[in-house]
Amino acid sequence: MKNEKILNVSVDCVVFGYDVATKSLNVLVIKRFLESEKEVLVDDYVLTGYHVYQHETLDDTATRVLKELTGLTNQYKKQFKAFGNPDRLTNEKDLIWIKNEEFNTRTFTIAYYFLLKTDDVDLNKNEHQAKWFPVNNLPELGFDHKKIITEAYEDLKTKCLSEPIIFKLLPDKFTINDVQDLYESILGIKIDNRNFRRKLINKKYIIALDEKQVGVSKKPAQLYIFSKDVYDKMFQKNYLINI
Amino acid sequence: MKNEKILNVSVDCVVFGYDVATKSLNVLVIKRFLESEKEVLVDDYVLTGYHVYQHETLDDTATRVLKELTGLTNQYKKQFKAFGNPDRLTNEKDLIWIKNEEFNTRTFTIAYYFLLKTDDVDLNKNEHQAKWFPVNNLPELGFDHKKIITEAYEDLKTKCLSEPIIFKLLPDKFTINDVQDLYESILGIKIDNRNFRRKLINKKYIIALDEKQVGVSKKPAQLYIFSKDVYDKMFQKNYLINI
DNA sequence: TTTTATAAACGTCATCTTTACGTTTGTTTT
DNA sequence: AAAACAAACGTAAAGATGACGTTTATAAAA
Repeated sequence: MKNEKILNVSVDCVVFGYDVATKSLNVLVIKRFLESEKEVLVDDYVLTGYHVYQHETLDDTATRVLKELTGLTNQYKKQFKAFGNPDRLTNEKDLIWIKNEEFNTRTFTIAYYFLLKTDDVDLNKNEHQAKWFPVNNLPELGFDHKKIITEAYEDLKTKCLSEPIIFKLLPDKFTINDVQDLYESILGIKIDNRNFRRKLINKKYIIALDEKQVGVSKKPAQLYIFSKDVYDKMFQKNYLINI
Repeated sequence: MKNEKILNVSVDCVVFGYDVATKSLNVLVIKRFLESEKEVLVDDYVLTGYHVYQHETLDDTATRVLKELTGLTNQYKKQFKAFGNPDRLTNEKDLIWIKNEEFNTRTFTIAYYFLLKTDDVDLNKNEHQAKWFPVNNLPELGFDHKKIITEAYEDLKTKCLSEPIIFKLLPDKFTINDVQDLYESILGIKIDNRNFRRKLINKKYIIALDEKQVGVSKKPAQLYIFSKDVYDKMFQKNYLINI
């Protein structure tokens, strides 16, 4: 950008976590936090993000941000959009949060989302006041972070229809109904269990284990795993034109 | 980015143009150009791009870049990925092209692609030495621009299967075979004409005109238009899980 | 021990979609 | 008038989907 403003490039992360027990798709956010001379201000929630370090790729930054927030590495991640409107940090409500030197700063953010299991995250292990919120019941969010989450969610909705990323949100061993519940959570729809079940069981990469649920008070369900190996081997792009 | 390097944020544009006559999907690139004190250097081709102005959104920058290159506005555009690897401009071959002050610069680019008709572009109207190349037969490209084009193309391949963006590449009036040819060009596959034809004709938003091809030396084909109105009206997200 | 409640799992039929071909039609050129 | 040929139409089998009924296995209650 050829002008007087200072540029700032950061990565913001939308962390989606699914809780198979409560069937709820959540987003991890932190309390907005500012130490001034006089006091510590805390109000809305925001996404976690950070500046891109000098020798880092954008992917590396996203990985670092997730690790610092959750302790996790090797989670599914996707860069889905860049945000950089000139006014994106200057809603009236946000002005107090902008440090003086930042008034003259143009901030771009490359947004990523992660897919993982809420159970894998220990919220006490980090210094942020991180908290899960259901994706359909988010708190007030600072800056343009509501919009960023909404766009991440839209991308997830589309992508889960054509790629087996759904399994990144589930434990290794799952039941057919777990998968159905998750699709219903993400897409906000009801699916016929008998048809869904038939469809999934017919996939060669959904493999039945010699194992059933334990500790349930009804007929225990068959457990399955998703085999990425089988999926990759049999995978051939199907060019189904569906417009 | 909290470090000494100067930051630079630009938008690069991959302009896809389809030529219905030759059935070829092309990319518009320009000669790489540098005026030094002694001489004018020209070698490889590169994508067009420019810095993001102070009061501009990223979308505005992309629109401006396209207009400056082609004179066109209101073309289909999509932001598909940000590129920002620390080494993305410093291949050995590229070093000569980096101005002195840029050695200490970290450059991010937000990449867009456009869909339009080659016929709509008058290449003589701009100062660049712009040239169309078939997407499967690109010239040597500077920086990481080959990679950027490849990723744009991948996105287009996926997206044309689930959204009617194909019609952005065709003239308003087209034949069924035009559409088939275009899908075959983009996807690099052969499609059965009889099945494809039936499928397309059954779509309510593909509307037959009272008009046929003229000036062809065989049976002239029926002309159709795509009705965005009908498409939007009847559109309801079909949640076909196709994993 | 038997019964009951209930989620899991299986089954069926009609309809729509896709795949793989063969056939006819309409226009221009010979 | 005939030939050439792309455009356009047709058909049957296989596969996928949608809608819905039935059976089964388990834990908890009686």
